Amino acid sequence: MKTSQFFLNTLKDNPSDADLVSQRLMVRAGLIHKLGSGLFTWMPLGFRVLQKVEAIVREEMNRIGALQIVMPNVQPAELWQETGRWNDYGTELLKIVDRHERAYVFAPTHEEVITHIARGELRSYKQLPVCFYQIHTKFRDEIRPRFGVMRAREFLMKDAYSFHLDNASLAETYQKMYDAYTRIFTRLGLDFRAVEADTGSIGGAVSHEFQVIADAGEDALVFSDSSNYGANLEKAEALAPKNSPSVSQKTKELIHTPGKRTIKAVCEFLKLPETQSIKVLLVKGTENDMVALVLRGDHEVNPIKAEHHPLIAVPFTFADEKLVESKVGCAVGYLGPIGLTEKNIPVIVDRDAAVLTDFCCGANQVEYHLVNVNWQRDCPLGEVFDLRNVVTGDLSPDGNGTLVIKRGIEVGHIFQLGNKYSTSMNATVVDEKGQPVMMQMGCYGIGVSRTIAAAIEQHHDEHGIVWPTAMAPFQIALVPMNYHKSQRVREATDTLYRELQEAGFEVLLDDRNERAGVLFADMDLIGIPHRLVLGERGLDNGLIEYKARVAKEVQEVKLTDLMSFLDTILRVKHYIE
RNA sequence: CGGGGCAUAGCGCAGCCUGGUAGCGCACCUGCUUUGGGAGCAGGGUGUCGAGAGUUCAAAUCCCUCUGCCCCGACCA
Repeated sequence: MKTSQFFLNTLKDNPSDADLVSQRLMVRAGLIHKLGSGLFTWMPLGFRVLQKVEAIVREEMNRIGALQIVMPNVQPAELWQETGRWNDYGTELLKIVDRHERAYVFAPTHEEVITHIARGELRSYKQLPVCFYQIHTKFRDEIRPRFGVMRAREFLMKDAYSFHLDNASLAETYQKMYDAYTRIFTRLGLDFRAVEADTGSIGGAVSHEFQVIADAGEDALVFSDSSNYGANLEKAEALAPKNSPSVSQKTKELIHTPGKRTIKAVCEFLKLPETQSIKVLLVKGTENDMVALVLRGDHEVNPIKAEHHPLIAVPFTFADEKLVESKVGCAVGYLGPIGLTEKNIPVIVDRDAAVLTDFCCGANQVEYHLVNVNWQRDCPLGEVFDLRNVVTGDLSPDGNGTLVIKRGIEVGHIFQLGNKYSTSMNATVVDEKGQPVMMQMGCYGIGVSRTIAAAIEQHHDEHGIVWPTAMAPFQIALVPMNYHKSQRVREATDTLYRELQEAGFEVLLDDRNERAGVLFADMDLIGIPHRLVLGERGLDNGLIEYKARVAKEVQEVKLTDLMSFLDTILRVKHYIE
């Protein structure tokens, strides 16, 4: 490809509305063009990158036997009413009406349609397991689209759905997907980790997220510093404390703490470490109007974990403050665990709060706190449950090492769905005995467009994008000096351009009549991994200049050795199982 | 949805307070010079000042309504 025949539209200025490096660079390099909030056109250069990622995803899906299809994005409302998601999905679901006033959705995901297909097309256990996938746009009416294609409303996704007779088969395909995802992100050249994830409202037992490690990531990830343990913050556990409270030698004491409503203020006032305090959160319950959650003062509640407790209402919601005051008799800020059970407020205690001795807490009395409080002696313990977010330095739940927290960008997510959709949509096959069996399902997504933004977050420098080889829109930038003035250079360049193309390299010849600086700057900005510069000086000596985008220094290569040189550094590295 | 802000050339912005010729930088087009890291000179404006209604002799500017976009927060697979 020659730049004169391509559409290279680079900008010097940063777009005013870009918050992330990747977003700025994608606009400046001319990869994308914004149409509206969360809506983007992929311009020719960006589309080439998109196709690179798609091709790798497709290869790896095909390798594990998944079958590509394309499903409609406009889907009848009836299917969504059948699973209940017409109402449950919330405002992210874009509903549309056609000229006959019939209701449709613009699909944010395709479980309904694929399950509809499966119940119609799959009849016998002999057809199972089977896995379909598509690479297609989705629309989610995000409350706040941001970060360019990272959190867009319309975006490109690979979604796969598998169908099984039993859970063992589902687990087998799930593992194949896990391995395929690992190969995909490895081939793409990304620094990523698979972490355990909460399955949330989608249900099912097992789920992993594939996360690209980047400071700009929206997700907090937890890893052990000395084992393979990894989970997102919602899911991550710490090792439960093994000790139990020691026997107290101190007497409980009521202390006047005027205006001290926060843990920080109370502990400073009492000259106690926050680790020696507890806090009480009152939240809405399922059976009671409120439930008390007790955590150590320095810890933070994890709403997702709390929602797993049957007494705690979903979604996690704090109890109304007025109700708290009328029922407990004091304002939030002076709450403590003593006497709550008697007021018909169940008490659920985090594991780390349950092992404290001589702690301080609110007295359930305005402007008073208690010190040297002890479980059992002063207050029944209540149920012990894991309620908190882990923090850096906690012990890894597998007993190996301590936990560290990093940021990540979620680029893939795999679920063992089980029979949630097959049940609500009655998708069965007959087994060996001719009996109908509800199919088990898995679903597996990759955010294709988001992956590209994630790659840039991870691979850029002050000059622009530094594409991992597998994603680059072109492999080689051929930059001639004085192409339009020097016939020698032009002829040598054109010859080399042909040879490179014939050798199978994707080469971008920058034949624009611009100054060298412009050519260099643009080739750096758009991140082509390898650059060849041909000028009269070099031709005199039979040399060409090579520079890797990642390298600081250039090197001279003999023109006669060029092909074998390129062959060595550019040899396509096929992933080896 | 709550709070805040913005909307003027393809992009980034000034002009608005105090009403009176539509501006700047980049980009773009023409010519000359230049040519190994975002060149210089000269010329060129490609605009429904987001939309509608209003005040006024006169509105980018003042008033009202609407729309779009951005930021913070809450929401969410």
